[in-house]
Amino acid sequence: MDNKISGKVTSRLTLYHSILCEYIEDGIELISSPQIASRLGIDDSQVRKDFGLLKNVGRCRVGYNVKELKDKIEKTLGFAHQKDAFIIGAGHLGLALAKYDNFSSYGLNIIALFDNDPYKVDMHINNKQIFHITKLPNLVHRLNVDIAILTVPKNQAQKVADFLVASDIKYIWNFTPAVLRVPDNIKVWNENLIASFLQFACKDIE
Amino acid sequence: MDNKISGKVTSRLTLYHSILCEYIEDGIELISSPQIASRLGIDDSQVRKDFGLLKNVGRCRVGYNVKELKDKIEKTLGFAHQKDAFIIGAGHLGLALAKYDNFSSYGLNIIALFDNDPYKVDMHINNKQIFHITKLPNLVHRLNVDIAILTVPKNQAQKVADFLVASDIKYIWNFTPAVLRVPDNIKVWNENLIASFLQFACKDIE
DNA sequence: GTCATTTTGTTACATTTCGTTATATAGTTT
DNA sequence: AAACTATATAACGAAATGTAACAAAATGAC
Repeated sequence: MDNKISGKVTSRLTLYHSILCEYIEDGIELISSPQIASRLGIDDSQVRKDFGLLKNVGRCRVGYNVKELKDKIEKTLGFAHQKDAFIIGAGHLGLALAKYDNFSSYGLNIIALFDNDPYKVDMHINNKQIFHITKLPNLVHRLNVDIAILTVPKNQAQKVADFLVASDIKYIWNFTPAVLRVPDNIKVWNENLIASFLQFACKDIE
Repeated sequence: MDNKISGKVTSRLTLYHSILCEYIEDGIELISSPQIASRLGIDDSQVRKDFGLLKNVGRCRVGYNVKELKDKIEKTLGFAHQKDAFIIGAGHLGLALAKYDNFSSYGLNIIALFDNDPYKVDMHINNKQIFHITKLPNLVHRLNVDIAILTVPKNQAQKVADFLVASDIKYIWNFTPAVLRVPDNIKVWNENLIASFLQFACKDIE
């Protein structure tokens, strides 16, 4: 990506996007920054500032064209640039992510799942096949996939990560609580649910 | 919470904690900031600075006592202060979270699950019962639970959230992509997987 | 046509946060 | 005692955050 957008802005952009989708469903064509701001409980000038990162699409005294704005957000966040990924671990979390249809509209294509449980192999979930983990290296190369979504139990995480690296996976979206050791050229993105909960809990509860 | 700790620090503290757990499993009693830093690929003085938020427990030229440090992190992040919660939606994601044993050791007790599917009612997952959603208001009051983890499909999210609010739930950990409308006195914490993926994708891929 | 109003787009600003660097201190080892 | 390693704290500059301010533009009222 050429333009570097911070995490907080990215997060807000997805929220704007979600609101825009609602407006489209309701057949509303225009939206203003104060409307969005009050919906999210934030400052309206912040909304406009965020939109400044896209392209100027608003019209004074009128607001923004909902569809146009939605397109700009999608383009900026790269929804169009589809990326293929495998889910490693067909437990509940893996299956939940596989069923999460939304991903594909945001640029993430789940191609298949992998597990070491022979009972699960060859099952299909949401039109995606579950393969035995031993099939991974072959499919990585044949389908040219370099993103893995890791949803195995914690105590297997490192072992599986090593296998992913050996299979030429380059990016790991890590849903396990394990702190993975990987070579420098492999990128790991930790989905830290515990930390997320603690922020939630510490900030707001008691 | 009296001490306000930023999200990034909280996140790092959980990573330190995870590493400390490894050391305990391996029976190692001492750890130094450079060790932790190199494990995570960050600066060692940052590690010490983070630890400064706890209490000074390190000994020069020796390092930190692993167990002591782990306790301090747990106390600071409030692991000891157990919080009870219900999971709303017994789909794959709800079940995955219910099976996620780690939560309880980090202060989050999942008490039960709720769903509107009669077929799922009365099943148990990880010793937690699935109740019909109509039982929620009663159980909220009887068990004094005010945290709900929302894992229902997006198109039901708002309707269910309204029901949670009417049932006296005060905190909602929202795993759906919906932007919820709730009264001011209700706290919502959005687990924005899409935004998380986009940060991952934008920063590192291509 | 004029004027008031609303909304955008941009700039400015004050605050906070971030991660590193630097420094002094303390404990271990040789 | 000297050298080394590790901690604790202060200082620093860079970056990011959210808010406020303001001019320009476009609409609608009169």
